[in-house]
Amino acid sequence: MRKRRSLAMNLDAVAQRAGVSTSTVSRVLNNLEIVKSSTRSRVLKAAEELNYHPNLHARSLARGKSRILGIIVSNMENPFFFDIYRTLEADAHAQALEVVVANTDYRSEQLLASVQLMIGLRVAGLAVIVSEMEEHLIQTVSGSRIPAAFYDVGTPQKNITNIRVDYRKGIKKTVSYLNALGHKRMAFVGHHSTLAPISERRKTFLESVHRCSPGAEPRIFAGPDGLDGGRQAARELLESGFRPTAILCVNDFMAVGVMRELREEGLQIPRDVSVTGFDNIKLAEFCSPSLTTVHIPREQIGHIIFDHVLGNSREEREVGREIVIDPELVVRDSTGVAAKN
Amino acid sequence: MRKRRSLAMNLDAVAQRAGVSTSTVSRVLNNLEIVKSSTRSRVLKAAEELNYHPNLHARSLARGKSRILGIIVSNMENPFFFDIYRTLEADAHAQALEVVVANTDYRSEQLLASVQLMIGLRVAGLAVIVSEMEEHLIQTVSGSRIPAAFYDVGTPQKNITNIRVDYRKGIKKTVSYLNALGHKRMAFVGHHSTLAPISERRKTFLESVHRCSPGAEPRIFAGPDGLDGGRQAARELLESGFRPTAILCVNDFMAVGVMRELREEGLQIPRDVSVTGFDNIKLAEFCSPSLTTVHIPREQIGHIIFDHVLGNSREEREVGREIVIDPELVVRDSTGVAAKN
DNA sequence: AATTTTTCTGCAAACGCTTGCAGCGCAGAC
DNA sequence: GTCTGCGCTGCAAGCGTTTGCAGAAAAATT
Repeated sequence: MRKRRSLAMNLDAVAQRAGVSTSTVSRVLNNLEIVKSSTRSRVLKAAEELNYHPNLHARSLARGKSRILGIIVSNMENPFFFDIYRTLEADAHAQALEVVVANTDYRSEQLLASVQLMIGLRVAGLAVIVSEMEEHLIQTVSGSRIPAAFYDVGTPQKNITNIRVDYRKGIKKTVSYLNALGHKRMAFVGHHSTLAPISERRKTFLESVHRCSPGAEPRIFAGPDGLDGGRQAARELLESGFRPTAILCVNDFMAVGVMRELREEGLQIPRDVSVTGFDNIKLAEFCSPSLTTVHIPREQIGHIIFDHVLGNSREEREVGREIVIDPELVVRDSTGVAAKN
Repeated sequence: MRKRRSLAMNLDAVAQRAGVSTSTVSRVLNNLEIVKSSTRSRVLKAAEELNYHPNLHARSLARGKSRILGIIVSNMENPFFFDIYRTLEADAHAQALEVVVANTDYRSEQLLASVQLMIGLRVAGLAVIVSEMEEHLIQTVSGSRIPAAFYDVGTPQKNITNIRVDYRKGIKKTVSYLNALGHKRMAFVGHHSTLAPISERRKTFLESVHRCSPGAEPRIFAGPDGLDGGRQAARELLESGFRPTAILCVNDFMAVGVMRELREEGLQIPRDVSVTGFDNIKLAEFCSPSLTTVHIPREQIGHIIFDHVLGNSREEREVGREIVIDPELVVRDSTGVAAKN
């Protein structure tokens, strides 16, 4: 690979056309104010005419770091993740940072690939919003020295902030609300990744039901995260013969799928069966009937993550803490007093 | 900046630890099979121990190109865009390509920034799925020589393939279907960006209505793309006093918002008013009532885009064509015979 | 054993940019 | 006229890879 005279557009081409050195062009393009304004405009003109676009890889390499915020989520299709992403993106753009998102689809090998990608990109900061993560991978991120924030997984480290939502509290509120309405036979619909032994929502559900009505026999069902998954879980539930008066869903997205299937089977909500979700996504308000759910402040979470990872004031960017968020119950039309039968 | 002995992890560190040169390390990491297997494992061990991750910027720079597929969409929140993105991502990952997405939010300055980003990243291919694009920007992409595919905007160029959906046909099918059910007073709900003079769906709507029922007075309403936007447009529609028997929406996402508002106002669907969408997103099947809509084969579109931009067989990757897709009407429960009043 | 062939490895240039430092030209001070 | 200071600009090293080429080591051939 000797003397390959590049035909690609680069600083040199612009420099030649403007009759200056590459250093000067670089300074102009980076808005360094030390360039004489006549030179400056000559350079800008040349760049314009050549339709020049700086090579960001070269730039990152030279600078030793990139101006990119990395985001890893489990399922962008679920509005819960999208909302956090949206907030992060807005915050990032406000500081002229670019954003790279990766979707793991709940697959751990994809999570691994995504983490490698982010480290390889030498992102300026990393937000990881996934359901589960192996300790090994957490250590990899930790060892990369990239300021990071994890949502709901792992524990704080020197360069990692941890954000958790107090799911216990959310589930407890829901169960005791339903209990007050007379519900005894309840079911929980989760998605596969919440079936792992450590799943907090599921565990808390069982505990809460046991405490509220010792005689009850709560049941658990699951499908993949999504509208279809909810529907599928509901079908299994119905086919099992179990007839709960209330169904708690792990999130709103699946709850919409659950409601669809119940409706299909001629069950009225909430007359025959009450349904609750979790997250309070926009859709919860727009489906029919509108969904009783637990609000998780996704915007707030997004802002917190951003500030802790890339915030510009020193005290904001105190990576390495744990932050817990309290959820609130939002009552709408999908829940009512328990059917009597 | 003289002799800054880098403390960052790089090929050199791995090379030293393994007692080989950087070239060898590079070859091992790129799976070049010419390395002796004993050396190979020494290198892998060293890399592992040092928790080494190759710097992708340096790699792209050295290779002269990146293995990244760039995707630009108007609104990732709208499942229509997400579905195309998902397909593209899957195809890309299948070929070990990474994906970078950018969301323009229908803002043209954001579109500009996104295009610059993609060019700056020297992406291997670019998919642009946005509603509108200035000729100038199209030329910029064209001039970048990056193989690209545009959905529904611009015309084919040497390095740009164009994919269009025959919206006229879709709208016509819808209007004549509604007409057959006796609907005369119809409204169209669009989003702001479809209000541009060239908006095909809106124009075809007007034409079709005029042809089917010359005496009718079709009306147009709009809000931002999204659930809220649909709802807002429906509110304006109702407040205007206009009482259509059918409402055609520019897409399913907005239709769900429209239905929500109609329900709120005590109108029954489809008894009092019929509603149709466009796209046939998953949600159309899950909302209540399920939505009559026009199916756009998003997966197919995703695959076509990918193949034309980065497909590996020569004949697949024939950039620079125009491809037109035919949509189908899907009848569900949100439409019925026109109310008599 | 000498020679040829085949493997494998290392050298060093190149990718396109940033940036510390040195230097140039010119205005004002002496 | 010489010197100082200042405002701009250019030189060249360095960022972490890849890769053509050449050379060393090992294997095969004679």
